[in-house]
Amino acid sequence: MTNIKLSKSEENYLKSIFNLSEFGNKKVSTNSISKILNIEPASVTDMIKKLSKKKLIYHERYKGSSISKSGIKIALQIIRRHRLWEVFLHDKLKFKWDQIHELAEELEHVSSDNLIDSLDKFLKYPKIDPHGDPIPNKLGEIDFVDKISIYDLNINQKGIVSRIINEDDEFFNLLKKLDIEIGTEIKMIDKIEYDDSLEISINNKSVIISKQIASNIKITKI
Amino acid sequence: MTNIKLSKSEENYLKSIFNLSEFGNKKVSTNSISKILNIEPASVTDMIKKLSKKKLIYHERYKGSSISKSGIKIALQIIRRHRLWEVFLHDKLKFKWDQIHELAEELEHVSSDNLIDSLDKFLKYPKIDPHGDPIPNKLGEIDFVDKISIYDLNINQKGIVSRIINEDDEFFNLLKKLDIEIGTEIKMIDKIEYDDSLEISINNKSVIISKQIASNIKITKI
DNA sequence: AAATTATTTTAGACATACCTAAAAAAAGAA
DNA sequence: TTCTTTTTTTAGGTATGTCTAAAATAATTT
Repeated sequence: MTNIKLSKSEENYLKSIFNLSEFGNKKVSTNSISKILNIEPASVTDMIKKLSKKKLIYHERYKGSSISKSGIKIALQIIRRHRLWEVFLHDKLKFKWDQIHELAEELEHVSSDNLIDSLDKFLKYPKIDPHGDPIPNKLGEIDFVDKISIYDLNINQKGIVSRIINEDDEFFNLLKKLDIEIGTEIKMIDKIEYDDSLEISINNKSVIISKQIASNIKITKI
Repeated sequence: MTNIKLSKSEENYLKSIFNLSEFGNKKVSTNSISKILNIEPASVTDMIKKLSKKKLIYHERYKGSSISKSGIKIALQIIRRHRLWEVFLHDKLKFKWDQIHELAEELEHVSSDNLIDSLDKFLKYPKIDPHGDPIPNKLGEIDFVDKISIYDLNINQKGIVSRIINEDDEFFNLLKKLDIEIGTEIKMIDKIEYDDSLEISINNKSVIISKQIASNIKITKI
């Protein structure tokens, strides 16, 4: 395995391209990368050329980019590093949700396999990060779990909260008040058509959550 | 406190200049910085100009550099970050001596006061790093302890191992075999003039250590 | 004190990773 | 289908942090 050492920038581009490509299945436009990274399209084109030369992505002029096998492999390692640091920051250093992402963005670029594997061990090989996102293992393998919208639960059906999308702290505090966190079991009581809010039961207590809240929570059926 | 955000390079230079200046007391030559950082003197001159403009060091053409008050303050924070990460890597992730320095070199540049203070708390506010070097607190204050050479102990006098200089792992393993680590109490038994080796007692067992080993161990008298 | 050697600085280059402005190509609308 | 708009690329520029070669200064030797 020829381990090419990538710069912080290259890593950030690769990660963004991977994320935009939905696991390597979609072509990614120069513009979309530009928007996500907040970098001008012209600069994105430069970097696309660089990553293409390294065979981490494929690119056809004016037609968009797709990520290569080796690109995916590296992207998964970057994501692994990011999510493991998030677990560390959240579980060990007691950081709040809205702070861990930014810090992990920095820490993820300190790339030593040794460091990450030791961190993984120290954290007892976590499978998900504090947002419920899966953590790739050393080999880049991910435990896929079918995550559905809370709306897909039928009345009286149960699910487990498995992903919380929004990252700001206010939202986090709101969920805390509602006793909702990753792993919480919820049961659908009623769907209120009027405003798309939902009545659900958490620990046998019934609460009503707005469409806004519901759309930021994913679950797995049980 | 105007917190100027320094680049990784600027931080590395500042740290080196601080270390070479012996706590800000000595002028530092361009050449010495060049050697420590493995960067050509011409490049060092460039950076010296940059740091001078930021008032982190003072510099007189052809005469060397000295570090300013604010430079010292920042250098101490970088050293704090470095040593706290070393404690984390050694105590929590179980890294060996010869690996922690290199990794901490990278981690020290992820600079968020919040992160470092949380790490400090998580590690229970350690006073020394795994080599026995003191860790500056949040304010940059250091617990000074009088560290002397093992040779300065008179026969039958006792001391506590407080600093181990050499960083390679072979040396570390040797010390482990001898039951010597930071905090170990040793007693001088005899000084062997012939080859400058020393007979010392550790946990009531007497061993002979070579000049080479002895010169890499510092102690505090008790 | 002059000559030699060592150190430090200047001058000019280069790679990285950005930028803006303008040109080229593709996509969408009339 | 032609015109207009949007997207993408090219061309040329900038700051950072490095380099080499040569010039300036300081230190050391004779």
